[in-house]
Amino acid sequence: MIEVNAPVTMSDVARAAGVSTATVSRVVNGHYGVSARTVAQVRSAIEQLGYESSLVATSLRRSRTNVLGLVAHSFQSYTAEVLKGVMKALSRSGFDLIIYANSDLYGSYSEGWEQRHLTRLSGTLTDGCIVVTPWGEVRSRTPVVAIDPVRGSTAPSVISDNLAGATTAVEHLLGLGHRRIGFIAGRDSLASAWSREEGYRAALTTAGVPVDPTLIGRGDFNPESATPLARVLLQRPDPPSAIFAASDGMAFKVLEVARELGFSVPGDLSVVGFDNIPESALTRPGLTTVDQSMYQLGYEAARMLKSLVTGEWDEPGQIVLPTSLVVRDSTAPPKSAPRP
Amino acid sequence: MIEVNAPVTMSDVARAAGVSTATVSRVVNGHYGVSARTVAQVRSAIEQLGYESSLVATSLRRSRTNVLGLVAHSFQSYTAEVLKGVMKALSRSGFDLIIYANSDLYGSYSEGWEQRHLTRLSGTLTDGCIVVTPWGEVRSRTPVVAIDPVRGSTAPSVISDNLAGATTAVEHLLGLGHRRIGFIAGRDSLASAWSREEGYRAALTTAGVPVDPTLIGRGDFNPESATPLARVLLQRPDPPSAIFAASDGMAFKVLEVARELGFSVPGDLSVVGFDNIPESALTRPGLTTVDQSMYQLGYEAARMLKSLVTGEWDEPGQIVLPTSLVVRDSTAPPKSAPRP
DNA sequence: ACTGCAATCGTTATCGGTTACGTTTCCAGG
DNA sequence: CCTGGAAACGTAACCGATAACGATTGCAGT
Repeated sequence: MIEVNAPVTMSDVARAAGVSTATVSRVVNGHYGVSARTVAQVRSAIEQLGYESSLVATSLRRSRTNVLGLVAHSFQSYTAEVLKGVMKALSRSGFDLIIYANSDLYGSYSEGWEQRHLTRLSGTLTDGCIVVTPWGEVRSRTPVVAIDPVRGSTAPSVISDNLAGATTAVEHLLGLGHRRIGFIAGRDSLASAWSREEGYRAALTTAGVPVDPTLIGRGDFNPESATPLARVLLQRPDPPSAIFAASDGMAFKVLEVARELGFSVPGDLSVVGFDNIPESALTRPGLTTVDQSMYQLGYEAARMLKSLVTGEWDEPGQIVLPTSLVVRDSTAPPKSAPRP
Repeated sequence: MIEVNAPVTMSDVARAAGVSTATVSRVVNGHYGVSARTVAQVRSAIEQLGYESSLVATSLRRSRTNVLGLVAHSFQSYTAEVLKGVMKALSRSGFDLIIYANSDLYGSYSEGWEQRHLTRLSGTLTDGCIVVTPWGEVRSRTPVVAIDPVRGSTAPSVISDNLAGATTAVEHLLGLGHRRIGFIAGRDSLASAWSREEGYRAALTTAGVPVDPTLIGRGDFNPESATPLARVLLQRPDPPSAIFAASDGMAFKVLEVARELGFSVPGDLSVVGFDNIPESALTRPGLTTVDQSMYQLGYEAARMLKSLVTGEWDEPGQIVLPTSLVVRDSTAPPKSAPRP
């Protein structure tokens, strides 16, 4: 009814109800020490003015806000899937979620983004945070759970069984008869990248295939980083018959380069990815990849964070989730299979 | 080096640099009136202590924060796609993004969620907000852009051409020979739901097929809402030969019910959805649906909000994006096609 | 009537920054 | 030497809310 364009604050309510802001605060927070009559008056004033407490002001003064935070570098399919899991875990838990994402994706600003965002939020706004694929260790006043933490981190985290996943992927290629298998690695500060490379090496070694360092390209999980690496691998006089990329995004770039250079997939080249993002099933050919449930990663991370915040912490500090191979159309026996 | 676990505040920096907090603030914000020597001292203190300004405290005092907000009710594929577009539009724009999502998905709390979230954020935290599929009109101190606004809203918004999309979808079914076409509507407070129903009616009328009200089920875009409606339609003695659902999520539930009741799709029943969420291509059979670029919706909404915030507003208040029909495997001619 | 204890409510310090305003310093010009 | 004014910096009010604390009131017990 009333022309309200300015935000209505607690003192507006107090004035309207004829009480002090302290009383309004008590009513809002359901604290003890307010008569029923006053409560009714304040409630009615709140209703009438359409008052809603300012998250900012509240969090500045209070220690607990019942809001959890999530910081992510960019916002691609991976993060989106994680988010769904996080929201599921938080559903009806009393915790709201704030996601902070910065817009300056690349460039110098990015260095240390997670610490920057974390400090901004965890100053007061959130009771705890989830950090997705950080670049380094972070410190924070409030609990932090990392999804896909940095290598060697002992902080609470959730991660997929990358070693097993990568091993299975390469074993699949070996089983098809491939012997020259290229690898495009991820950002090596991440534990996941490290494990995936380990899996690659382990599978080869177990099969008695020597690891050829020149078949390993060093990417950073960013799709774009894979393009020049794939080009180098495929323009060799003796290109590999298969390439295992440490992420689906990079695998797609391998497919792109292969198409460019006239390789047919899976005829001339088999490609395996890692992640199983939704797009992997849509491309032609469908991408053979290692499924890690990003949804589950988010779900578990949120559960862990919740229990850290409420202090009912009783699980191991690091949760490892299983992976599984999804065979689609991008892999096949090599043309010159040793033993068909 | 130093054991810092407590958050480092501006006064910590001030103490370390031997100046007042006012001076630190001036240095941080690059204001005039600080000698080069002092600037250097403060900078060094900031560096050493790892100080990062608190978003909360800053926003409380300041009007401009360079942070845009997005509030969404739940967090499914639709929202995730929108988010990717938003992030793209904001990339390197100087604006960061805060997403606020509440965890109480259903129940009485939900009523008016968008206003609640908006007030909490827009109090001070954000310079403007995007609201995804609101339940009602919202008021805010700062600019608001709605994605898929409520019916009759004249506020800035971005929406798909739902009328054309729905019309095309039903024309597709008519073209296959279907005459008894069921419809499962969306939440009717939304402009999109309204237009999709209009498209359904218009296509039928144009083709000279009378609209049978008993073939229309009233859902709310929530997948679960479609289950009982589909059951009713398909358990009739004279079930429709095709069902057009106003969202993919609801269409999936139709497929589920159809399977339950022994209908083969598309043999006994054709199904068309709306949205073209990523999952639609993955299901068996692939879902024929109307593609609306949720990515584009997000992208345009963010662009619009940016220009509203910076005051360079010069575009129409409502942006309408095109839709297109994606034919997959869930539609076919009816068994008893009038004229094959 | 006086004391003691709850219940109720207002006052005020505080959170971490920003900024209007006042004060000090310093140097140029008269 | 004195004055004026700008530059540099500190002081304190303020943003909106919370909570420790103090003040007031009502009422039972003596």
